Amino acid sequence: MKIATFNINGIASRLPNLLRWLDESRPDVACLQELKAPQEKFPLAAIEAAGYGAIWHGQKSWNGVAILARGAQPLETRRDLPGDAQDIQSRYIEAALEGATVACLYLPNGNPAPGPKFAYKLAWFERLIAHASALHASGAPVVLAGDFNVIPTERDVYKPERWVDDALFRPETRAAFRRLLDQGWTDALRRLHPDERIYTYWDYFRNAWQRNAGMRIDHFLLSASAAGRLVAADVDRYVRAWQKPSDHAPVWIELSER
DNA sequence: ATGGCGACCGCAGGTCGA
Repeated sequence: MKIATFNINGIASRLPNLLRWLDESRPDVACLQELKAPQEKFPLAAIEAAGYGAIWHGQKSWNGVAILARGAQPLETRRDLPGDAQDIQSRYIEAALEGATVACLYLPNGNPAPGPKFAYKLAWFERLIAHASALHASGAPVVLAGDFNVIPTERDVYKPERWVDDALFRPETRAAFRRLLDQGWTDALRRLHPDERIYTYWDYFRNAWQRNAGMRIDHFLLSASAAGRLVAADVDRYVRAWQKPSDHAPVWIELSER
């Protein structure tokens, strides 16, 4: 089972690229973030014509997440992260697929830090850690996929000294990610590529793509029973070089059949 | 250190992302 995650930065303006990527990369499951579209503007007909069933949680202007499944309809198990009934931002959706739980998440950016946006990021992170603990405790295969807005270590960014005060790299952010991992999750890309320079995001500015001035912020975290099935993982970097690209590239993993 | 680009809404330019 090939599972992908892709922050598309606007499904309306990215639809041609999304459809081309689905056709070329052919993931069985695709987690999308930053739809930037209200619920009723999701292009379901085009997604279905491409052979995918979908669930999604839209929001006007910002955020928005979706889970696509090739030749199947994802069974939605959640469309919000528990723990704050006042939180109306569409940043989480979860589905059951072929015996596994797939969570598609878009963790808040948190800049500028410190400030209320950074506080929201850390609070959201705590809710994720609490829910992830419950998911992991079930023992079933679980995949946490998405844009975590976390640079986990110094080798995950082109120039770490420039990012030390940024919400994606601050000590509090890295510590929260470490606490999440310490529940027993496996960082899939790092497990298979421990020493490689891997980036999933390149700024639109300053010729970041041409200079390979990127960062690794889109992640797959696997529960123990899912990690045991991990056979491949990579970044579809070629998508970042297309016309009208997202600033993120798709990331994917392959899990062996049970 | 700043501003750069791209997308949003909606019709100008403010806001957001990372």
